[in-house]
Amino acid sequence: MKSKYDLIQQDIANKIMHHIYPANSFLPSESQLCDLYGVSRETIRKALALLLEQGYIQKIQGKGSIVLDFSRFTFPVSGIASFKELNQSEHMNSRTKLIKLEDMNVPTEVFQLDKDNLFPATYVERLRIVDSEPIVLDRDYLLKSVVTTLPKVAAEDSLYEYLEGKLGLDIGYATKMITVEPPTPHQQELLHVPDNKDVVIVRSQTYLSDTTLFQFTESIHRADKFSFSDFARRKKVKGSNRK
Amino acid sequence: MKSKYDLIQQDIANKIMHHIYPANSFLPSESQLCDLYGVSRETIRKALALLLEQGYIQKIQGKGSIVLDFSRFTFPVSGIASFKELNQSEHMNSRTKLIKLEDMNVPTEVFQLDKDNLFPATYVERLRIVDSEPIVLDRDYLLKSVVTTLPKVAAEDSLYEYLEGKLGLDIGYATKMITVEPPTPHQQELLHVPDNKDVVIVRSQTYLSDTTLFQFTESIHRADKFSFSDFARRKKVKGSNRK
DNA sequence: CAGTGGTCTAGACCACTAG
DNA sequence: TAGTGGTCTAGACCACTGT
Repeated sequence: MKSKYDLIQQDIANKIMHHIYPANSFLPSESQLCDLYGVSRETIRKALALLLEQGYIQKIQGKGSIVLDFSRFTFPVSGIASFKELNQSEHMNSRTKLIKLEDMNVPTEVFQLDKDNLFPATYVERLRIVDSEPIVLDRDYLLKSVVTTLPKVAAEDSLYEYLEGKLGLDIGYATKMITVEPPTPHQQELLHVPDNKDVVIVRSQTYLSDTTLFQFTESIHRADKFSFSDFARRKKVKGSNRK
Repeated sequence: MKSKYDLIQQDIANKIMHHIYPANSFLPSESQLCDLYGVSRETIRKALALLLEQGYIQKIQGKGSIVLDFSRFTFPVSGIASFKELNQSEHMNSRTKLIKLEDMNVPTEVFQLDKDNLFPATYVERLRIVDSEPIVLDRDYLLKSVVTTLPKVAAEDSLYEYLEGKLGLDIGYATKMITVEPPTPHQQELLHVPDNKDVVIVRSQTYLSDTTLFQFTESIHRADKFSFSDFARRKKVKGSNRK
């Protein structure tokens, strides 16, 4: 059940990644692409809009669409992707160790929640190990209101695979906040953090496509192993256009 | 020179921010919005697509578009916005101190550049001070090939205001990478970083809309003052759809 | 079933770039 | 001037949600 513009977008993205459309060259014009794929222009434009957003191309009015040359290096740590998905696309030698799996309310202070409003949840604590080095400690709170039970095997494998695949949940969007803080003794030990060194904490709240809040997460990263890449387009600030 | 869907997007965003469309309520349906603004449905859909991308709304097929309630808290540190723009929208008591302004090649090691390919540039070093506390040290390299001269006043005020306003440059997009590293003695002193504490470094390369590379930047943040917020939508990983 | 959003079309007109 | 991308339309059909 894929739309035409989705398939076209994937096809062009593949051709860019395989250098069939080389970096710094122009894509065929929109009307040429219409003929190529046998679709109308607005459909082509939807595909190109996706490629633009993802940093594959840059459009220049009156000239054409240029292939940019870095989207394959700077893999998107922004966006919502699971650890397992990242691993597979980066073929790293990694594994996950389940530390804890129990019922617990979401801690109100950490996520700045109303103290009177409790969220019963399943708490999962997992250590991510790459090349025998502990890199990330993931602390997930899955709300009981959405996820009633969580099998141990699912927690050990991929949470998202279970949630999307087995439970059929449709994950929509998330808010994230990145800060740098001193680790707790527990975290310091698990991650082998040197004394007096801070850790990077990514806190997020994840929602389903129907806007139901269902997950709180704290990802504690060793600072020396942390890296976050992003591609951003300039947004004109409201009212600053004098044209 | 604004398009209809741009104006409609701004109008709806305003109504959301002023709670005329309250959080967790539905927007008028697309056909109602067509009548309201007197435009065709695809035009309305383009406006709604922008609101969706920016986290103002969530669309649910068969039901409607729900107003989300956090887009006004989590102001976008992602995206490309200048320090001055951020300040104005957050009304902070802040100022900028110009530390250095001189000609220099972009340092090849720091930005992982080819050693034989030199980029002559204007180097600007500025300290950002909020409530008399040094928060960020910005190190900008503006390529001579694009920006031939940089007046001292422009460096002291807003770089982007000068580049976009005075020079008429059209800034397109940027790549960013966030890491955590030990500060240099110079940085430690300027930012009042305690001994053995790391700093957060945001390195970026900025391009014009015509894909010309024109700026390298290092932003050195005091770790205890650093915070990065983001809104992200779930991207299905290629090939993982079994529907 | 009626109402919603999701996809797609064929064609129009405009703005910009280049020879 | 021809070719490019940017905007917009009116209408069609589909998929999904609720009653």
